[in-house]
Amino acid sequence: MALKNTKNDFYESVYQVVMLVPKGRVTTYGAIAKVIGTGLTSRMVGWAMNASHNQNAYVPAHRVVNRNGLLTGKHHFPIDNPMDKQLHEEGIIIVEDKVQDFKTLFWNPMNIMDTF
DNA sequence: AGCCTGACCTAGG
DNA sequence: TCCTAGGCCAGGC
Repeated sequence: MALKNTKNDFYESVYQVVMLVPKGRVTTYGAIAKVIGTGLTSRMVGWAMNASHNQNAYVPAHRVVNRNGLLTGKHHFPIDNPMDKQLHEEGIIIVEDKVQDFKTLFWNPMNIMDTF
């Protein structure tokens, strides 16, 4: 395992942000990407999520949706623990793979900076 | 080694 | 207001 790896750093940053997402809240790929890097790497965030399954740390990838609040990554979740089900467990209403009241439930990663 | 795709987003017409 | 195009990085073929 290479210690000096840019992608590893990027992935780690993504996990850090995602893990900070409060329960019952959701965030977007673009927001995460913007906090971490240029903001144009939103695609890589999803890729990092794909790799997050291999991580030992618990990464609430189900709290990450696209900018429309649509559960685009639902198909990538295990059948035992579907994305919508996990969100529903946290009190989030999902209708047709869409997060209801997404605007209110949206958690901006920039709040981390505000907290510091 | 080069081309295509992907859990996305923004901008321009 | 809807549709098209471009950009970013990494992985698979």
